[in-house]
Amino acid sequence: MDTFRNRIAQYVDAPMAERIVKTLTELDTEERTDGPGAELVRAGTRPNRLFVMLDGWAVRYRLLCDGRRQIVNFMLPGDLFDLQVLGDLEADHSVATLTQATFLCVGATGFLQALREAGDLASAFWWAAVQEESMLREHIVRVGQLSARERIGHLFLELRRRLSAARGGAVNDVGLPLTRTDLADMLGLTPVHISRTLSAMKRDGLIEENHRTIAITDRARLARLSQFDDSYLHVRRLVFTD
Amino acid sequence: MDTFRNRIAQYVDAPMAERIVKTLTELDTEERTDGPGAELVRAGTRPNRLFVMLDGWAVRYRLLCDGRRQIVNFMLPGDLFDLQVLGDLEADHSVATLTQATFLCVGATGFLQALREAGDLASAFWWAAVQEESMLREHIVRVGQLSARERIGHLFLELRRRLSAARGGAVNDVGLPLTRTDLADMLGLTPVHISRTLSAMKRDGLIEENHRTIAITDRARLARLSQFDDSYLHVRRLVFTD
DNA sequence: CGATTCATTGATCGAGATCAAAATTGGTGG
DNA sequence: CCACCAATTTTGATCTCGATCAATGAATCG
Repeated sequence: MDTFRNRIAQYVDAPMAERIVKTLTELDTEERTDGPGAELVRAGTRPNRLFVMLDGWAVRYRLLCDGRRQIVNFMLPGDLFDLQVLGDLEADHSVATLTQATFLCVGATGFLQALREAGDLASAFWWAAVQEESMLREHIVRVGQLSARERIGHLFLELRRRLSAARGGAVNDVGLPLTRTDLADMLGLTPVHISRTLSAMKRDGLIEENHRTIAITDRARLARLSQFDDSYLHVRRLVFTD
Repeated sequence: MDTFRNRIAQYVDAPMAERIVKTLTELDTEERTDGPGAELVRAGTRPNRLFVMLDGWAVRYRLLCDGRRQIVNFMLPGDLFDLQVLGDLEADHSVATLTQATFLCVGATGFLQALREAGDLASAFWWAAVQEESMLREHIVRVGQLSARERIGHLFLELRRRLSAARGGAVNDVGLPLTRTDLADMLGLTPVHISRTLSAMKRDGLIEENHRTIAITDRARLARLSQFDDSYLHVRRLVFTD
């Protein structure tokens, strides 16, 4: 639960974070741990619950009928996801774990009830949705305009920042439980090209890699080179005027 | 205001739609008409109001420092946008009109007040946010996986459906107030390639074009060919259990 | 009508895709 | 500790879709 607490502590104060965590755990929740490859949400169904990622990674992806796969985003520890479920709509994408993962399943009806009773909670969840939207827009820019090298650098920098937020302190090493194919499906490239571009980036001293962990050698340079704007994820506190 | 009423009538019943429209107009709103190229939201500022597009087109876009532009999405008549403003955050993208456009500006504080007083309104606005997110995800798939021809077809089909929703009835002709460059910046391609691909699509009898209006000749074929899933925008009614 | 913006067409180039083979890695069990 | 296996990664050769550069041809609008 620490990852989630760290996450929301970015935008609400500590007592509020505590209250949110408390409200959430007192609801009709179930903590589950699944192995890698477990499908949490299947496209076309109505999952009627939302998830809090506590540990491990998951992906939201879309499969095309000819087998192409686009990963839409990663779910990292601390992420709250499928707030869309509040509309009781069919999922248009699937979500599956990438690693062994521990997460909280929260029933939608109970969650809605809690929202209605504690209106100030709503602002925090609204914020989560806004932040996710922001990441989606950034991903569109990434895939629409950036070169292979820019895309990879840009993604690594985003992951670094998000993992720092979950951990509650800056990290510089990004442990990536991803195959080249996963990266490729995220970035709209092929695994072969991911491999080649990563090699070139290592050769140029931008990153290092060992045991599936990426170390960002020179963050400022990588950011400049990747068109990464370090401020785009809003980590300011919410000011819901009351 | 009809376009907006038609839009939300997709997911709430008529009296509710009427109430939402009434609440909105009674707020601290201003109806404005701007020429093409007017900047409604500037990246980096805090706009502290939201907009209802009544007529005309606008784009949300991001400029990179070397001049590249990625259009993130189009705002069509009936669209409510910048709900993110409720968090009082800096905009990470700009919004500008593409044509002459009429829109409603709603002050954020008044809107928040209304939300708090009429809780059932919230569900409708939540729905709008969910729908926008859904379109963003679909755009990621489009730009990440589809070929030039697929991207164009896919976008046209989405625009057709959205324009139909605003009009309150199916249309088959999509009036596009877009230059090749706009399309290119939306789809991550170059204007030259847009032009060539459009020509090929006309040659193949997929679309026709005259006076900036696209007619979709064979919708089923275009949908199949573009990997367009006609059901992805959730037009079901909200079932917020109360 | 000019003038300016936008679209088309042609020629060439290049980033990334594809296909295929070889090299690494990471278990698993003896 | 080593041998074996499957999955993943790397490397090489070649191809292609879309980019780039540049010129020509419509539109649109004072």
